[in-house]
Amino acid sequence: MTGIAPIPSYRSDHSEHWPSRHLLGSSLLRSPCLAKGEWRALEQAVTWSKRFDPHKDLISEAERADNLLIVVSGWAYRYTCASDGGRQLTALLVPGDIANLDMLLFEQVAYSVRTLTDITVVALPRKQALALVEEHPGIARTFTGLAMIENAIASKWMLSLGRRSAHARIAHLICELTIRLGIVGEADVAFPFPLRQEQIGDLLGLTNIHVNRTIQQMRGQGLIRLCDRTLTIPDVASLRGAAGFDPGYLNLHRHIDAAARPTADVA
Amino acid sequence: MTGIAPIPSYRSDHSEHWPSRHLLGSSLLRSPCLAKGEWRALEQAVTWSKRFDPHKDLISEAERADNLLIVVSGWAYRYTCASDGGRQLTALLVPGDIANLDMLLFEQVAYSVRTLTDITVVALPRKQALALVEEHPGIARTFTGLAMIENAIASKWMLSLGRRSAHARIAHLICELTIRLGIVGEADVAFPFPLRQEQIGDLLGLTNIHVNRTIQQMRGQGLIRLCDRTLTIPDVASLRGAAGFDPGYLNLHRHIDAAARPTADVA
DNA sequence: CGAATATTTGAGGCCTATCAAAGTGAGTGG
DNA sequence: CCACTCACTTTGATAGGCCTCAAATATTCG
Repeated sequence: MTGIAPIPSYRSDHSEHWPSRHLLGSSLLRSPCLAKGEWRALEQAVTWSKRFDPHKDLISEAERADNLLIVVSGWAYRYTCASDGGRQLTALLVPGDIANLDMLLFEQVAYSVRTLTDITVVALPRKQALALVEEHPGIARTFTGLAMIENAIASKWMLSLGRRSAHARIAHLICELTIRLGIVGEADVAFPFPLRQEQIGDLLGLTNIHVNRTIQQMRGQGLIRLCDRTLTIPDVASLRGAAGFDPGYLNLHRHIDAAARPTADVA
Repeated sequence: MTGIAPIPSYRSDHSEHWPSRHLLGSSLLRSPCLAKGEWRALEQAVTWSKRFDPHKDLISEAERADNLLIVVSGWAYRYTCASDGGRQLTALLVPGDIANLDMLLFEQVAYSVRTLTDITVVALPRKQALALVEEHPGIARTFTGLAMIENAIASKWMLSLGRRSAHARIAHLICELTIRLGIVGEADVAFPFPLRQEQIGDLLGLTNIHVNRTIQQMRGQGLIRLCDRTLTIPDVASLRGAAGFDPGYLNLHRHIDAAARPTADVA
């Protein structure tokens, strides 16, 4: 327990951006290859649903867990630490993401997962998940697809970390999030943004101090506004320009023959 | 065609490090979940095997391809470019890797793949691959596992790009490669190393000039020697120390119940 | 051998890190 | 209700790692 109080704006009363769902919410696994019956099978395999405080480790490095953890509402992140103490976020987890997908096949993971906001998470026992994967091709394909999308996102992060300026890194991160959170609109888009500047730094390979200075500049340029944990984008197009952002890589609507999957048991 | 001739030391006469195989070589898919019958099914689904020159694009961004390309011998890499022209390698492909695994499920990819050495590649049509995945759980699990291992490697790359010094980045890259190539030994390990300094830079988020200076320093410290496209590691332990390297993340022998998979049709 | 490609060297400068400290805001307890 | 604390944000000054530009040397290959 870090003892840090939850951030009010991420409680369930702000449902417009990530509506809390009872169990497996509708957009939870955004995969188009899930037949309705498969989706129900998934839902029934879940053993528990739990709330966690912000800034609390859900999974610690080298820990063995027997559950896949699916984020239903709230944010979390994966991170790893270098031997000199430096920290790097390797994934941002928003509703619908699986915190430890690779625990489906591997005994240990080389990262930790920490909550960012008040969050509710659902547990899918590994054994059940393996059984589901064996029995339902759509579920198998969904998990595989999730791993591949994670890869695509990681590739773009690598491009940011390796070759983009602090400005472009921040801009790109924000653009990515608008897509992943399903935020639409061209002007004055606003949404809750729980990341601290230090966490942004650990995500983008910068120091919190430099993040601060860069954000101030971007504010001055009218690219973003960020106060009270709310991020607003006055002009999406110019932010994308600053980021060199093209949403294609997220493969949102590009699943191969999504419609060709057997959807026999549509409820 | 870049017109650059193949590097002699990567021809088949140097089989001690990546023995060229006829079709799908033994270590091709190193997955322990492949039953022998499944492995044979994979092999039979392959349509062609082809040689390519070094420095040639196998896959171009936004190109649609209908084949998964499996590396049998030689090296290649995935890369993406930023809008300002900067380039970032996002994966290094060695024998056994699949160049475009995500084309199994997605129509387009957001990267290009370029050969690094003389290379031979095998093609697995997407349709066949999807059929195999549907029919053979072990193949499905193998592909999923490959995606997850790619993720684990990408996570470590992010840590390098974001938080490690040029020294540690180079050291870590080399340590990773020794494991992935199956190179063993503690002292005076040597193996062919086709990466140019500029490519190392594009991989590690550095300029070729800085890579050069750093490598010279590391040479001076006795950490590595690199000449004639051959890399030798005088002392593996101290290189790992400089890198903060722990091989665990590659999940080499950690597959869940590898033995529990149905191996009924063992030839 | 000559053209093209890599590696190496040098000088100068910018981006970002580091160190230090003040300002801000929310929650706590008296 | 107000001091108090803790965490986060902001500001300043300094420095260092890495980049940029430029050119010489070495290597590869036709």
